[in-house]
Amino acid sequence: MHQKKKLKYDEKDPKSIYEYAKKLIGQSLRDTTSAPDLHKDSHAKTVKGKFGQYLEKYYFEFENNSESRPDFEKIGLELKSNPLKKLRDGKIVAKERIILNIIDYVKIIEEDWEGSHFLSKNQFILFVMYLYEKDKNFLDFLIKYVQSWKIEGKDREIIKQDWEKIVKKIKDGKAHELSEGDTFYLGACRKGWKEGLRKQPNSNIGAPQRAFSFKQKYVNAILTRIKDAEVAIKDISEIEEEGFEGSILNKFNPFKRLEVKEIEEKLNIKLNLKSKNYYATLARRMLGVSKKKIVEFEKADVTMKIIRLRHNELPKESMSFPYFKYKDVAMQDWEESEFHSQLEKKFFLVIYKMNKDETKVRFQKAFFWNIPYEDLQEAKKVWIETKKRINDKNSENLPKKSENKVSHVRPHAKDKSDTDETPYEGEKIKKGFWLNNTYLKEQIDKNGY
DNA sequence: GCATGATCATGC
DNA sequence: GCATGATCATGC
Repeated sequence: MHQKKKLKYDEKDPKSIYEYAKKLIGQSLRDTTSAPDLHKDSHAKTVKGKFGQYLEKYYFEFENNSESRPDFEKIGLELKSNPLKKLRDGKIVAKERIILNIIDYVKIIEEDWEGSHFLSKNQFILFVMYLYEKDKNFLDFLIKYVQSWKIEGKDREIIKQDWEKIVKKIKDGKAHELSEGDTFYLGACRKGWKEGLRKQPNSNIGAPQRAFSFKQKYVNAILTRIKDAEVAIKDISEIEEEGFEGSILNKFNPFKRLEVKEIEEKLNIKLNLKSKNYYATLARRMLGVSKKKIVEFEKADVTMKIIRLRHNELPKESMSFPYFKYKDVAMQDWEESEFHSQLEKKFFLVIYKMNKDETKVRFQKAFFWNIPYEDLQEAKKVWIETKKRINDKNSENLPKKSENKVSHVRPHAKDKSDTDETPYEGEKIKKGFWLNNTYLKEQIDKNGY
């Protein structure tokens, strides 16, 4: 009897599968597997479908691939790889529709949507999207996106209606009349010709074989959503067990006290240290997110902020907020002000700490934070004083850090010429509200561990 | 070393 | 082209 191979991931654990799958991003099959290059001399187009097969066989090491059950059977997750292409203007789009399961005309008329074979196989998909290039060997195609996907929400309703429309046509004995134009997201596209025509129920006319597919436009819609948003929490069980806050915070545990270089190594990534968003990017990567937006934070309107502490525990910088329009402040009430609404939000603070000569930086802790009520009142004082001075034609002299323990006003502009009009004193350099670094220190000391 | 002024880098 | 988050520079 042959020995079952030990997999590099836990096939019962979605998290483990994602983590393993995500390592594909930015790499090719040649980089990530020891797949034999049997097609050295042939162009990619002659090996259609090979990418998916190789991905399953050499990366995920599937034992055997059952046609009708999801690939990661134990958790009902289907693996789908699909090609992207680059347009002349550089934009990346889906190269083609995504083919799903073949439609069994005879069996499908007995199914209902919720119990359908289609849904059981495709409602939970792990997409591996790679960049197809005409003259490249498929082993060298660059993998751009790896993301799980559920048929849910509005999409699910539309897909359900599409599915029902297709099934109704088959029930009516019109399988031979099916067309992709019948539906919106889910199409019934032709697949294969050599098989000849298939039998259909309720009619003697043979019908060409068809498969369900996500239409190209719909694949692009999926792609767009994958591009600008990614989830940190991969599985509902995490939230159930640890709570929302806990499941986010736990993601940082493995990195506590590590130096940034060590974190990069641990994550097997290489970031540009010189980039100004280096620490923010690193924080997102610790959360398992490689894109700019974090879905959970977007939905909950959580603002992530990075703070670097000096050796003496004092934040190197105060925290900036967007510049204000002098006239807005002059006219508005505190309650309707921008600064007020910004401070009402929940923050997610990621704290790094530098060594004495500031050559090394370690991740220290991360925590959710919102401003305590008393401190919001302090910020209110600063805002009201700012309003007063602008209206008193004294907008050169706005509240300094020494005037309030929580907040102050400072320039926030591109350069001296980047100005905004004051009510009475003409153009002045753009300014914004800041939270004092000394105040932040106090809050950091109180929160997290 | 700190407070404040000034500006950079990125992404939309 | 500009807003935004972040960081640098200067002067006391």
